[in-house]
Amino acid sequence: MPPSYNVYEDRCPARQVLDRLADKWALLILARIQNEPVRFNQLRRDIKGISQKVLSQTLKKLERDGLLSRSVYATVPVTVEYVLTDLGQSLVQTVNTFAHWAEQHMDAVLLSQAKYDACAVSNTATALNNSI
Amino acid sequence: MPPSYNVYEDRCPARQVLDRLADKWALLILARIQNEPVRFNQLRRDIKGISQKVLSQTLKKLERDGLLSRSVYATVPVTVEYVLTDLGQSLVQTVNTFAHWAEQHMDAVLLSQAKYDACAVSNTATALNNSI
DNA sequence: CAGGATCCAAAGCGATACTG
DNA sequence: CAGTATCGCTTTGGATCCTG
Repeated sequence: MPPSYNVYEDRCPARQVLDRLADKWALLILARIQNEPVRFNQLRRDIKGISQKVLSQTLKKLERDGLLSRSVYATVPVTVEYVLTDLGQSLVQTVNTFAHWAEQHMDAVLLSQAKYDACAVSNTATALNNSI
Repeated sequence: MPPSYNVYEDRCPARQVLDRLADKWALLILARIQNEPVRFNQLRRDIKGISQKVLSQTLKKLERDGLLSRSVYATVPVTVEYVLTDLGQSLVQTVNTFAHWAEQHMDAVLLSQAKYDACAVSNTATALNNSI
């Protein structure tokens, strides 16, 4: 069933929400946190390739959006845990479906890319850059 | 059900696919095309705010990934139609679910943002920038 | 441990002009 | 109509250093 509203409109709040979630790190973070509270440096280690700066920024956005909550414990040194809120929980199923699609169909995608590049190479060199 | 593979790994192909789809324009384009063939300038008009350059780039990526196909008809002037492939069809359900979530929960998100900003304003001016 | 602040390079994007 | 090409600017992001 297609959406019942016009998400294509510039000012649509739903689109703003969508824009926010259409972020590779945000989805990975939500997926990682889903089952258990996770600490900052644990996320940093687990989500390979994310920098400390971007992790921090993304966590702050997700907290602002109400998708996860940040809890500080007065240990020494301090302990900070991130957990999904109910709102975040309501989204994580869809995120998993997304990830699952990626797993199931990545072979088809990679094959398609290879075919596309094979054709394009014979025409211009531009396609080579796309494939890198 | 959480994903059965490790999407957090840097080299995981599924993650590369996920990264590609985690793009606000890509999702909107897939959602717009789902039911019918759409022409270039029609997409340009419908998806408010997208530039011609980015639309072109994103369409090319989606075609390369095998999610949509591009058909050229030798009319004068030329007619180009974009349609979802079967692969694209298999994804669009999830995209719709995503958009649907955004519609249903955007109020909660906006409320959370307002609360977050209201607290942060009393502390620093940085939060003001985040809210704009 | 959990970040904030800063600097700098790279990517992204809009605007514009041009093509078949 | 459906794009490509180029030019600057803006934004992003990584790397590094620093703090409670």
